[in-house]
Amino acid sequence: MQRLLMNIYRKLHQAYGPRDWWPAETSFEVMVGAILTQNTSWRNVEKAIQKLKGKGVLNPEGIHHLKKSQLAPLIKSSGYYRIKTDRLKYFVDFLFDDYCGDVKKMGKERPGKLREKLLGVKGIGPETADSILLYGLKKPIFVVDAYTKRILSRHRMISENASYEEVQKLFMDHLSLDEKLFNEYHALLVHLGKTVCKKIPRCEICPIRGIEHRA
DNA sequence: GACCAGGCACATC
DNA sequence: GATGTGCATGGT
Repeated sequence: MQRLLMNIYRKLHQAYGPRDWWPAETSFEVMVGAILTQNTSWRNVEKAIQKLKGKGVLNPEGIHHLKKSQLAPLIKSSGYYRIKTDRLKYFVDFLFDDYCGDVKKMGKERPGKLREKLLGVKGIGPETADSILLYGLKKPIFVVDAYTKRILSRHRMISENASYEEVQKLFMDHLSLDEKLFNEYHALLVHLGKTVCKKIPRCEICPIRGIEHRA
């Protein structure tokens, strides 16, 4: 399985090159983006990010001091904006309660412990927590999302209804716990999902087509 | 107008 | 533990 996973990685990397993820200027921006992009296209999230930046509030203090009624219109473009307003607030409250609003302090927490704590914050599920850990704080945690599951399931590497933890375990049990590898790998899977897989039936041009049978 | 997009919480069985 | 539903905008 390790060989298979690395073969797929190499194929994707050859085909698409480094993806340079996550597109953000700060760790905090990654975290906000991770919440805003829940079941939402990144394009819609970008608009919200730009608005937050424009108002100068894309930082812990900024979000913390905004009223919900001020925050909501800024993130409207990202959809589910009432819920996401609450979720951003819950997250920032947690950041202040446990780490004095300091992202660096949060980064010093043991990753396993922090993951548990993040999952305890309302509005943060496994994918959002892991995105915060991997892309925000550079911890070696593999992020699983809809694309990851779809691709692996189509290539018969997992069952269609595999759980999040199950898919994550597949990567983390068989690859070295390398933050850079996990970062690039997941980003490549998303790119593949957004491009080739989106244009079914065009599996014949998929860069990883066929390799699963050689493993 | 239907369908989808880098999920999650909550109710119900 | 599995399944169903609400949440909402903007692009195709």
